[in-house]
This record gives sequence, C-alpha cells and structure tokens, in this order.
Amino acid sequence: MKKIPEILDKLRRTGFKLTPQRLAILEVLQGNTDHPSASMIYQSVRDRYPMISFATVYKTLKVLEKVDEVRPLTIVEDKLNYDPDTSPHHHFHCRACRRIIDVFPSEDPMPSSIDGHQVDKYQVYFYGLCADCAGRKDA
Amino acid sequence: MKKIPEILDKLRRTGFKLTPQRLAILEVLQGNTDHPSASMIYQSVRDRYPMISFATVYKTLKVLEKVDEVRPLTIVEDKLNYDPDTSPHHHFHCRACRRIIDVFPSEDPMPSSIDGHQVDKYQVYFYGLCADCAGRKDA
DNA sequence: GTACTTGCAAACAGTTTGCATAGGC
DNA sequence: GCCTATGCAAACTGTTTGCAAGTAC
Repeated sequence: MKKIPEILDKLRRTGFKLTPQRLAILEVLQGNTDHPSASMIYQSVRDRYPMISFATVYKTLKVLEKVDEVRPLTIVEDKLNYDPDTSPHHHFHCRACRRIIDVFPSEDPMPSSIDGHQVDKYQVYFYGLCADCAGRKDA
Repeated sequence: MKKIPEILDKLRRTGFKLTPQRLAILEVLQGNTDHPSASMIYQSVRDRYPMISFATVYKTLKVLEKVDEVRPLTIVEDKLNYDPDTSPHHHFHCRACRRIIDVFPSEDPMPSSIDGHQVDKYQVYFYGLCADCAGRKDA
C-alpha cells in the first residue's frame, strides 16, 4: 500500500470519491502488519469513526482491492484477511496464536507461467507453530 | 488418498465406523482430480446414494481430513475445495473456466522451518488463465 | 446537480450443530 | 447393547445486496 495521499490521488483519478470513512479505513490499514479481517478493521475504524457500518468496510475493501492497494488472503478457512502490503511476499499462519506473519523470501520470483498456464498472481501459505509459540511450549 | 480398502482399514483402526455413505463418498473422491467442493461431492454422491445428507458429507470430510486422506484447499474465496491427492503438489486456479488444476513442481520441498517458525504444512496457489482458456481467447 | 457513497436491514452461501433415530460392530 | 453415524432443521458466520437518504465534487 502506498502512502495515503498517493492513494487518495489514485482513487480520485479512478473516479472514486474521498469520504471520511474511506480515509479512516486507510489510516487503520496504513502500516498495519496484522493482516486484519473485515471485522477487525471494522472494530478499529469504529474507535475513531463510531458511525461506520460493516457494509462500508466491505465496499471500501473491494475498492482498495480493485486499485491494488490491499491484497485479500485466503490463508484462514472461512474468512478473508487483508494485507495492505501488496509487495510480493508470503505468509505464515501459527496454529497456536493464530497470527499471520509476513515472510519475505530471499528469492522466489513469481513464474510468469507454469505447465503452460499464464500466472497473474500467486500466494504461498505456510502453516505451523511460530517461533514464539514453539518457545512457549518448550518452557 | 490411498486405495479404498486401505482407507477402510485405517478408519476402522482409528475407531471410525464404515457406513455406505462413507464408502460412497470415498468412491466419488477416489482418483478425482477436479478438487470438488462439498456441494459438488454431495451431488455426485447423491447419484449413487440418493438419501445422503449434506451434514453427512461435511462430517465425513472432517473425518477424512483427520486421517489425512483428503486435503482442504482455500484457493477459492468463500468455499473449501477438497483434494484426495495428499501428495505434495501445488494448484492453479483459472479465472475463466474456474478449474483448479494440479501442478507438480519438479522440485520444491517444503521447508521444515522459515524465519524460525516451524512449518507443518504449506500450500502454493497460482492464479491466472489456463492454457485452454488462453488459447480460446486468441482464436 | 449528478453521480457515487453510506448505512441499514434483509438476503445469501457455505458450513456447523443439536438431537432423535438408525445402524455398525 | 453400546456407541458412533445419519439426517433433518435450525443456527451461525462471513459477506453481499437493494434501496432510500446523504454527500463529494
């Protein structure tokens, strides 16, 4: 995700309007590495913008997906999590603390095709026990 | 997924019972490379076992997950797909025909740990246009 | 003023659960 | 006979949608 003013520009250029709700959501996402779900975003936004609705959160996330400023993750079954960092990287999901942790591979370029199929996007999900939780178990 | 008699043995050993419903589900899954969703499985099973219920399909899939004979995929948003091939391989999702296609990497072993986090399982999902659909577009 | 956006509530899809009945072993 | 499995319906979760009222530009 770019800096907020740049995103606002991009939205305006794409024909989207700037609303306080959208700004509040952008502020919650900016720099966020928690990979929040829609409901986590809703709750955080509500702290600073109490009258926001769930529908607006979902609709705004769709807009941000469209302008490629947020990436939906299907790492957890039955809900989506959102990553404002759209740079190429992977994710690790800890089965104990349930955190989603960024993993930046030293090198792992997305193939442009595989078995003759054209690849536009890819996701790598790791599952297991994170370093913190593994340490806690041993102790 | 192993051969059906072996799975039946495994189920019995693990304390699960053998029912016609479970057998019918196993028969549908055996050798299936379509990565069906629960509802696709339900429909296929119904052809040969018309009185089966959705709940049974879901419960059986949970059992098969537990004995590691089926692998749930989160490649598509908002539903699970099931892969009876539990050998290590990746998946490609075509945005046009919506198929999920197996991808067997020449080499791509699962790391046992990454950034100090213990990895038990991983999934690689590719998204794009499959060879068939890309060809169709050009024509 | 003209879209586009919001917020609400209702709708929806996929999945899970409680419970009475059926059936495997 | 014991205990698990089935089937139904209801419940639940996350997400989407229709629409009237509000608002950015």
